Amino acid sequence: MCGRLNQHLSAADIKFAFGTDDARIDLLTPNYNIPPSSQIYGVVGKGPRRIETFRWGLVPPWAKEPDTRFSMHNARADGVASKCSFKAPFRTQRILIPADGFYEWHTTPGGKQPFYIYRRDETPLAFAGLWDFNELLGLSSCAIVTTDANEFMSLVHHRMPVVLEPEDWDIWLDPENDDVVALQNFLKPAADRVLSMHAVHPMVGNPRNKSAEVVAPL
DNA sequence: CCAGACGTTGTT
DNA sequence: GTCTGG
DNA sequence: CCAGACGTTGTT
DNA sequence: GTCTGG
Repeated sequence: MCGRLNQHLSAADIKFAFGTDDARIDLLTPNYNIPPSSQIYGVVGKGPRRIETFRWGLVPPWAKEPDTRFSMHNARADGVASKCSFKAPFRTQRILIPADGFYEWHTTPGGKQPFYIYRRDETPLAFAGLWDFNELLGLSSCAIVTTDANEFMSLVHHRMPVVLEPEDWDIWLDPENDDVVALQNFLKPAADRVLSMHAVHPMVGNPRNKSAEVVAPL
């Protein structure tokens, strides 16, 4: 994980689910099939929370070009406190990335079967993320934190994104909070009952296919 | 000290 | 095989 | 993440 | 900018 998202929800949906203090009109086109390097919505700040847009794939401040070599769409939970590219963002630039769901490809000797994964309670997911800003490029970008799969997810994959529950959101988003030891304790696999999944058509593999058909159960 | 990397995924 | 584009 | 390209020249 | 490797 986690390399493909359904972030179809609107700015108004995000405002409803995350209590963002932001009534701006939609900045992005709803899309059921979003690959890395796309612009996506993120939620930042604490009282008030705000909606911002970010390139999915963190480009650090020292990168001199819009170069994909230094574009990281995932950040391992066990490395956020120590890795060069993540250490500073983990201390002061944490973000929630709202999503309707995400995709995993279950690889077997016979081939790959994509699955669509979403919350069982059908509320939006809130991924733990990190963001940074590159002044030279004028680019805000973000990464999704990953961890080991829980038992449920391990049916299809051995990694999963970190999903935060509403009671954790303020602590995660508080830019004043620099207790990295406590913060790292949030970066655990979700409880097994939180998520649900179903197989979907392989057409989701092509990110040009971005209509609702890609989430339809097979 | 300077030079060079800076990341994850999956697969073998 | 590996990189780029979506 | 997967899909698809992977290249240059000259001509319109 | 900051960390790791030499």
